[in-house]
Amino acid sequence: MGNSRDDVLRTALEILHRYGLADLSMRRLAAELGVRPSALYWHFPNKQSLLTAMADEVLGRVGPGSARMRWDHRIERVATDMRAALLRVTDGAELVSAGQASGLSTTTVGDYLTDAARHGGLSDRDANATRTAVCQLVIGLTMEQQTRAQMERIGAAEPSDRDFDTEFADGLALILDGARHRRATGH
Amino acid sequence: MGNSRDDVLRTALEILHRYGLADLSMRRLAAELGVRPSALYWHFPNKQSLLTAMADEVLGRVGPGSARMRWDHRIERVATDMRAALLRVTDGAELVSAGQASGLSTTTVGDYLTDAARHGGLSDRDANATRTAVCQLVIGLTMEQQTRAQMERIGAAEPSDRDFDTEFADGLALILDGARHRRATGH
DNA sequence: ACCTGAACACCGTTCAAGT
DNA sequence: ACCTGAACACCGTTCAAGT
Repeated sequence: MGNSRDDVLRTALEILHRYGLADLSMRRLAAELGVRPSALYWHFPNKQSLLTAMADEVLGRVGPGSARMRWDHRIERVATDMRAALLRVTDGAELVSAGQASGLSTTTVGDYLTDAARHGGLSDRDANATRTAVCQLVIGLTMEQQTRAQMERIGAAEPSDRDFDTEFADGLALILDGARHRRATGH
Repeated sequence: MGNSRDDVLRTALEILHRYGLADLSMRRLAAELGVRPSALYWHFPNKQSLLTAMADEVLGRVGPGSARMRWDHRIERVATDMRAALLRVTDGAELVSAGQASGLSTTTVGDYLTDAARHGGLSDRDANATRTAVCQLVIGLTMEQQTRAQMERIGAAEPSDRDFDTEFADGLALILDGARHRRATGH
């Protein structure tokens, strides 16, 4: 009985969650599946495409938010959900960051943000700026948090006293203030 | 005649600029210096510390901006200089992102942003939120731009029509609107 | 102060061939 | 449809020993 593409993907996510991104090698993944490394290349053309599929899986459960909410609350909700999704998996932010940078990820969650801003009355340009600022904040700050956590676990850094949840909330509130101001002034 | 720590650092930056981060291996760096890989470990305890030193070098030329400028113009200036510094070297943003995430980088440029915001009358908390939002935008968006450029160079992606300079300017303007609003309302 | 030699324990990827 | 076998061209790091 052979493995399906989905078996590979699921096992990869398990390794990621248990041991982190640095320990997710094609060779180790193959071993976990009871198969030779070369077998993986029947399911995915290369490691990058596997990582992209994993990133899409991690962000896949983030919803668009309710259209009945106020537009700014909706952005807040999507951003918070996105952050929670990244935090749910070890090194989730780094994974998504790599996928985003490579441009291969289908980042529907970014579109949710743009849509919410546009429904709030922002121009296309302002809506896009909001999306960009929010996405970079979520991914970048969460990546810092998870990398820090990983280093503390190894003992390569002493525990810091930073409160990432508050830093995130403050940064998001600042951006939303900017977005509301843009809406008020027309453009 | 032996190599100094500075020779190693300078050669590493040359390789980075000419071939990108993926091609910067300890073995290749050693070859370029005419030395065995193990020799590098006399100068740096490991690769990560070399990368951190490189990141500090890349951001080292970014100044604090003039204290005589308006606070928001000053933030704009520092952020723009930072972006320019990252763009000056191949994969500069990814390098700095890794250093920042690891927490080993001495990121004085972040302090310039916080200081400027505080001088503008923002609370410590708002000043910090401004710094966070700006830093994540600069690093994240520039990383996207450079990764995309690298992939187009290899032929792994067709040229996109995105205008990163405009995206950056718009995102920064939005954040600064938020910061100015915070100042006006007191907190 | 700076480097060699030799080793250890790994990587991603290709491709003909097998079932 | 899915996998093996074997190979290619690499990695970072350690450590005793050399000059």
